[in-house]
Amino acid sequence: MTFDPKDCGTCPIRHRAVCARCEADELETLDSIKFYRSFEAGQPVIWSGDTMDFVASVVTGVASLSQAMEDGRTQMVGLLLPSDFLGRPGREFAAYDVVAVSNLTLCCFRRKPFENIMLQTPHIGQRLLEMTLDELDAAREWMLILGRKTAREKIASLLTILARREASLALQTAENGTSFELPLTREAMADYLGLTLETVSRQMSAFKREGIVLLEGKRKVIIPDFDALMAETGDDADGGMVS
Amino acid sequence: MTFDPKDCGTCPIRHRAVCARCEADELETLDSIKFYRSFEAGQPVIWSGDTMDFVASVVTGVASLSQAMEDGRTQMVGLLLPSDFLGRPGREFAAYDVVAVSNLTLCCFRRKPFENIMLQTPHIGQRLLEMTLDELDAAREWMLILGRKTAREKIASLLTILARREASLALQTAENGTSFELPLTREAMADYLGLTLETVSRQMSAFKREGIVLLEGKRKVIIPDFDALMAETGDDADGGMVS
DNA sequence: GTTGCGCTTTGACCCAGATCAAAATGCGTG
DNA sequence: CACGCATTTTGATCTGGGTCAAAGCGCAAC
Repeated sequence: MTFDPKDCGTCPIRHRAVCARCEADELETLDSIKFYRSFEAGQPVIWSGDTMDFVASVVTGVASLSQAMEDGRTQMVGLLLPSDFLGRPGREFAAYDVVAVSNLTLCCFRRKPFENIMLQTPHIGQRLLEMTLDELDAAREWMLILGRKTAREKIASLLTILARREASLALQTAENGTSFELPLTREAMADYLGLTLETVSRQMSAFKREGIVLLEGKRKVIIPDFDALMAETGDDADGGMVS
Repeated sequence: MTFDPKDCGTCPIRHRAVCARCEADELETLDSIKFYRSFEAGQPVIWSGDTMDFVASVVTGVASLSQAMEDGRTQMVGLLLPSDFLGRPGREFAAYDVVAVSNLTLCCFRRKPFENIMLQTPHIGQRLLEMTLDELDAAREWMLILGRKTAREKIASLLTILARREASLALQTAENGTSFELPLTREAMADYLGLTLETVSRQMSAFKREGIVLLEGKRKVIIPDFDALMAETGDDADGGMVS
């Protein structure tokens, strides 16, 4: 039985994230334990160590996962865009600080019932496995960036990653270049890349000066020649795309 | 029906890794598509981009996953110890270079039949999801190390991670300190931590000089006071353990 | 034994990016 | 419009770890 998005309403956990092939009765079961939560840009969603009685799917906006050291150093370890999944079935306490990077809407499911549904519904677990494996691949690409790339290569890599992820969500690779929304502050970019915000700013200025990226307003990034940017990432031509 | 390790023979994919709760007929199906492969320390298992027609579980030894940039810089992105899983169901080409760090035995399963068995056997997929989520957590801890820690903190973190992982496999937290086998060369440690081998050597020398670690031969590491080492990681006291 | 080779250690020097500091820009609000 | 505040940019200086170079140290082979 093929899945029809029209049966799905707007919740991405059903038509995009978790349940791409599930059937009608499962959808209704999910509906009964689901609720929405919204956050403004900058607001915390949950702190590491807090009890987390839900799992969720991002509907709109961007959220970050980060880890902090007790002296204040922090490293972003996850960046969640619409349709990404938040939380771990079976885990009672949050393992990371989660912050709304932009205005954010989550579609939440109470954790215990969600776990029960997972047991009865292999599709959901299979879908979650796919998503987790994708996230693991992304984390490994990220590790290469953190461990071995120069500041310039890090910035170029982040911009190509954001361009690709937003493109897959619809935004666009227009005819005269690629453009996308940059939802991150300089500080968030630094947290993502293991740099300081000053270094991020300097490298962004360098790319602007060289015409490799153009900024329109403070949020819109235009990349006149995507290949030129890719050439700055240090990756080989295909951009490290995995199967 | 509870699972009894005695029914399992020696293959970790059955009694530890993938199939902790599977039933007799599934075990036999797995048996029919399984074979073993051995590698000597230093040998490549597979190169990124090669077709990979099997998935596998590590039986003995250590393997590394790494990513290379075309100019030769490399970053280790995975370290597989006994019972860890190698490969991705559904993926035809290897995404990483896999190398035997020490002598290595893999229990392999032909990929297509394994995928079919997964479809019929939810337990395997569920177990694989658990393992993948654990690996994702480990990758995120690793990202903090790569992005924000000093060379000294990186070395201390690596040693505590290895001590903990090997301890969970049986080796030792003896009465007079913790000790374990260090299966990595200085170069592999550097690849793991995003450092050069010279920096690794200098920091190891510093820890020896200060009595925080002792080396016995070239492979055995003794940690007289584990808390003293943990204090050097920059993590808070509980060592970043996740539920 | 000694030769050779891979791994490790140590030293001297340098530079990319951190740190510290100040100015510029943007933007919502009274 | 002017003010206040957050964010970003730019500059000057410092330093942790990289780079280059040369010994030291097993250990297997002869």
